[in-house]
Amino acid sequence: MTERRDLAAMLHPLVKALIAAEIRALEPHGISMWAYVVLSALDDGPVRTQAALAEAVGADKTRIIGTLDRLQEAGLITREPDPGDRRARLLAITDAGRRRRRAAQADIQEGEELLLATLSPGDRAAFLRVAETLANNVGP
Amino acid sequence: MTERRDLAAMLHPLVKALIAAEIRALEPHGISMWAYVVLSALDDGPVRTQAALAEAVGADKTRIIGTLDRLQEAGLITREPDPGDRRARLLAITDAGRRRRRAAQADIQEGEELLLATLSPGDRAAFLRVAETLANNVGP
DNA sequence: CATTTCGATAAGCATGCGCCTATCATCTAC
DNA sequence: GTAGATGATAGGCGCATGCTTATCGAAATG
Repeated sequence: MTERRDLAAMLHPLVKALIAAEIRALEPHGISMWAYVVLSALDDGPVRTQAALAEAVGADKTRIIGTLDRLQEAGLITREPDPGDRRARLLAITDAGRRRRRAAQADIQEGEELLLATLSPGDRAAFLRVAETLANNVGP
Repeated sequence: MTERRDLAAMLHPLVKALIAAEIRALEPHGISMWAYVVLSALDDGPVRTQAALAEAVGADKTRIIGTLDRLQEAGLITREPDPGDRRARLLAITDAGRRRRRAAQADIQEGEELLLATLSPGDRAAFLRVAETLANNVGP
């Protein structure tokens, strides 16, 4: 009935190319993929535990420790013990971190625009809308 | 200006979920991801060298050897020395391979339809069309 | 208070992959 | 022919990742 290729077969190369471009765009800003993902997550609001952050960004909780160390050292995030429960660390982005994240995001989206520019305005809007919808459908 | 999340951030989780679902769908058919990708590539037409196949499926040429071994052993592909250049191996899918691939693809797409079913017909069509377009834009 | 639970951290192990090298057979060019 | 290029294959190295365990400080529970 359906005459089409598999979704994964179409989207996987696309995502690989997007990620490669993203890594290239991130390099001048001196932050890694994971660092950027963490900054983005914290830009949406602070997080009470590192486990929650790891869960939110889809990473192993033992994996992001080094990333947090480097971000903190660079002054892009703060990581203070929760006064209410001193086992937990309150994670928040700093103003410098926010600026860094916004600048990096601008470069990333600039690159993505080159791809999207080939689409008709209608297709472009529909694609972004659907991508957002589907991403939310599988995530939570 | 552009008020949206990064494309990669939206599509990556989606692709991960699609691939996980694909692996699950493939299991009853007794073939791996790479085997399915190889079968799909050969279903579109035979290939003269393994290096060309590896290139086509985006894999390392030393990585697919084991996959080809198993596919050949299972009778799903043929791998014969090219009479014209006996260094090269002519790769082709067998009828059994084609049946296996078609059956697996049907299961995979059935799962994908569950996701796409939440979309309006217009959005669904636009999304598939754009995904195909973008995949072709980054691939070659 | 003593036991148990929980969060962060470090360390170890297995996996899968990209990359690089070596080997062997074959083909091509001179 | 002889030298160099090409294809398949095997093996090893390094990296990133997921998963598991151990430790330690701090809470919570009884």
